[in-house]
Order: sequence, then C-alpha cells, then structure tokens
Amino acid sequence: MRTLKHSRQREAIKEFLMTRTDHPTADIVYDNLRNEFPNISLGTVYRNLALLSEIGEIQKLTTGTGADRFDGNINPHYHFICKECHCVQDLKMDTMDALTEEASKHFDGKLDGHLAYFYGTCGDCIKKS
Amino acid sequence: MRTLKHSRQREAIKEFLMTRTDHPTADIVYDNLRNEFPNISLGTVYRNLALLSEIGEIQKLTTGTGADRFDGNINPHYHFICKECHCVQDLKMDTMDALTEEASKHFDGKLDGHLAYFYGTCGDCIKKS
DNA sequence: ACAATATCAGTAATGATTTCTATTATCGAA
DNA sequence: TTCGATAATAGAAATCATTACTGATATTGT
Repeated sequence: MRTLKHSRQREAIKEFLMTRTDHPTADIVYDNLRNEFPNISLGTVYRNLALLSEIGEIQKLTTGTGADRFDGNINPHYHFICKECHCVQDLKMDTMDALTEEASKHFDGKLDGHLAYFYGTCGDCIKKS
Repeated sequence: MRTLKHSRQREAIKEFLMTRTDHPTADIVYDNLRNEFPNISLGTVYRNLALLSEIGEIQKLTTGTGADRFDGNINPHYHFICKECHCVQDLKMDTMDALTEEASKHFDGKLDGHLAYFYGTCGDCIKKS
C-alpha cells in the first residue's frame, strides 16, 4: 500500500497557505517557499498542492482565467472573483448545504456538494473608477 | 472602432453548439466543423469560442479537469460534473438570482452573478457500479 | 544501521490555448 | 460593381500551466 511519508517541503507549503487569505497560485507558493528552501522545485510545489487537495487539507480553485489558485481554508465557503483586478475573496454563506439539497431534488444521480464562483467588481476597484 | 464582420465559420460554430447538450470542448467542435469546413483551423475555433462567450452568445465552462467546455444554452442554469465519467449535465434551478442577492448582503463590492458547479455521481455511473 | 520506498530537484515533455503572419472574406462607400 | 479598409482566416510557431521522467536524497519501520 502507499503510505504517506512526512516531508518538510509539504509541511511548509501547507503552513504557507494557512498564513494567506488571497488564494495564491502555485507560482506564488514556489517563490515564497524559496526563502526557506532555496532549491525547491516547482514540480514539488505542484505535486504537493495536488496531494494536499486530494486528501482535503487544502482546496484548489479553478477560476477560468490564469493559473489555478489554492486556499488553505477548508471550511465550506464560496469565492468571489473580481473581473477587473482578478483578485479572489472568500464569501461566507450559511445556505450552502441547503442549495445542494435543493438541487438534488431535480437530479437523478447523487450530489456530493457544489462550488460557486461569484463575479463582479470588488470594493477596491469600485473606489478606483 | 472595432466592428464585427460576419463569418461563416463563427456562424457554424454557434449553430453546432445549439444542436448539442453535452457541452463539447474546442477540440470536439473543431472535429465536427471539419465536415463543413475541411480547412478550418483550431485557432479559428478557439478565437470564435472566446469571442462568442465574450459577447454572451455562448457560455464557457471551466471544469477544473481537462479542457474548457462550451454551452450554447445561455439561459441561466447550473452545471453538474460527474466525478466518475466527467460528463457535464445541465441543472435547472429557479433560485439563482436569489442566491446572488443573498450573497450581495455580505459583500462590499458589486456582484453581477455567479456560477455553480455541482459534483457527484451521475445516474448512469450509479447503475454501472 | 539497514532496507524499502516515498519524496526530492532538475529537466524534459505534454496539453490547452494564444499569438503571429501572410492571405482571404466581408462590407460600406464611391 | 468595384474599391479600399480591415476583420477574419489557415497554418504554424510560441506561450503558459501543469505533469511526467530520472537518478539522488530523505523518511520510516524493523
């Protein structure tokens, strides 16, 4: 069987994500990890981000523009994507389970959950314009 | 100013999407269009799919696994993605505007709308297992 | 300490999408 | 109906994000 061995790189990747709320890309994680691990490889970052999101310790966000982003916060929540500056923000709502349940009524398979991406203009970009 | 000129290829791409409910990828559109346009270029397909979704005549779906998919149905609806066979199905719900409104209450920018992707196992895959 | 093997760094390869360039098609105006 | 401006094309090359490969290193149970 495949056992999971500890890795300092993987631990550091997860710790880094926990300190951020801006949903960084693999590239940004890589740049920051190089302080602690000057020789870390981008492949290692990608491999561990994929592993961590597979086992549910982080969340992968596919926004549709640019690279995937990663979120260290795995509490259920939605995301907002600004169409001007492309920033990504958390959006807490307590109706998520209800929506999955409602959707299940109209569906003949089995629903496990859902993701939602809200789009619009963020507060900062509104001020600037 | 940039004016839009008619193109038989673009028209055919849109017409093809209207005949399908399975949300094909650019590659699949390309393969099918070659019947009518033996020399059509994949670049042309991508360019027109991007243009059509920019002007709101089709919808682009970024599923997180594999290539983007495209939907000729622009009536508001959600999508379901099967985690077994990766098929994509429409999921009609009449609470979409209400969810955007609800989310707006907790957000300091301006929300235009949202996309949601439900995941789980489709009816066919349940039968097979 | 040793053996088994998961993980690594570094690099090459892949897949999806975009960009570039010279040619062709569209369309309003003459 | 032709002309000129330019949007759109085919085909190919380039880019971007991500994954796979390879030989070396780190981790863990015994």
